[in-house]
Amino acid sequence: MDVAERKRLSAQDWAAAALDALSEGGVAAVSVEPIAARLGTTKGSFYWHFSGRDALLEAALLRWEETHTGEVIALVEAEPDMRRRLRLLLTVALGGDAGHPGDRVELALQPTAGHPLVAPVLARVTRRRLDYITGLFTALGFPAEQARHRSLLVYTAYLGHAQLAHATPDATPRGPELPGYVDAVIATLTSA
Amino acid sequence: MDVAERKRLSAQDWAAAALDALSEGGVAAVSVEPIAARLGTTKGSFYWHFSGRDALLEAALLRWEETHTGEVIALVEAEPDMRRRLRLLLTVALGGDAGHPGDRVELALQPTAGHPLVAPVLARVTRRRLDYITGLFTALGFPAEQARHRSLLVYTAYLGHAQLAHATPDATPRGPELPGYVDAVIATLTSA
DNA sequence: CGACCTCCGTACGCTACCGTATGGTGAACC
DNA sequence: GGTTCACCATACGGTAGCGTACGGAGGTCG
Repeated sequence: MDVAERKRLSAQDWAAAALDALSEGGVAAVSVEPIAARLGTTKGSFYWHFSGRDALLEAALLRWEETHTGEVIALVEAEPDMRRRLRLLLTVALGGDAGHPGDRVELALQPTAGHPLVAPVLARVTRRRLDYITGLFTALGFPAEQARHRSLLVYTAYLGHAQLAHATPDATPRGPELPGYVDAVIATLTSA
Repeated sequence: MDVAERKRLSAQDWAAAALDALSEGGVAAVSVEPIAARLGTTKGSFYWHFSGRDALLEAALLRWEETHTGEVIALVEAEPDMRRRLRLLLTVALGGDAGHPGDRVELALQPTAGHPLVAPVLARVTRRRLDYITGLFTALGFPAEQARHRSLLVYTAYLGHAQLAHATPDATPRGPELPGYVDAVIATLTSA
């Protein structure tokens, strides 16, 4: 455990712990006292750094948006060939929780998508990702509407895949089966 | 409101109300006292019909599985032509909450997919739907592995679409845009 | 009509969590 | 080495929900 670390905490430490809790138990799990216990401190610390529970939730959401959103995009940008870039993107995206732990946050946010603090963050992240994928298909030579349709299909498939991998992992291809599935998806999605 | 109805309640009434709450607020919303208030009664009634909160959650889950699972399958079975059947299925599935309100339950279940009461129900429903769609692609002439891959792609796209439609409705095609998108998806998915 | 059984209302204790108040501690700085 | 201030612990009151205890209302049947 983290017994040796007895240093003072910052607002960022609290936000990080809140994001952990969020990814595991959803918005409801962003609760002050349990997180304080997990950090080995008390509420006294928390109410010094934050005004209240909502401020903590907001900080966790912003941290997620800033940290985990551009992560995958930056990774695949390193690949110059467009077709290989799409393949890399799908491999990472469909690879499951191991390859991209931030996915869990997205799922955890779902039931409270209408929450006034959650909704705008979710909308921004979605828009950014969809735009990026649409650009990918456009670069592959598809006309605008085709690109929008196919990017929507990929992105929804990604979302559903994450959901399925979390709920019933047996139903999703893993390990040695994954490349074959990714190939099949790419073949289907890039067919004229 | 339902002021006129002052009859006695059954366990089924409680289960139905619990399912409503579940679809709106997730597992956490299946709470005795708020539901009692919504039913215009008190906990005294509840603890007569059920042993506790878990029993209510279980009843709501079973009710969902039994009522809403075979609904869409039965609907599309009425269409004999396989290609049109797939089109009907996608139109209903991607049509949003209006066409298939039971979808919301699936989303609401997601963050607690690991819950001992939730997991088995979710697994059964998933298996049943995937098997059905796989059969559809097999009937369309695709070999076994192709059918499995494409059914998985459709089903994950459906799940993600429901998620997206709920979280950021602006990002999904609705109304007059829907048929065009469905056509595009079908064209992509049934291309050799 | 009266005994009984089913179903429900009310009151109670318990736990978890939020937010506030207030005193304490340690490091930095003079 | 004392003072100050950022940071934390503790104690408190308040609310929401779970589960229990028990009494009361209304049908039902002898």
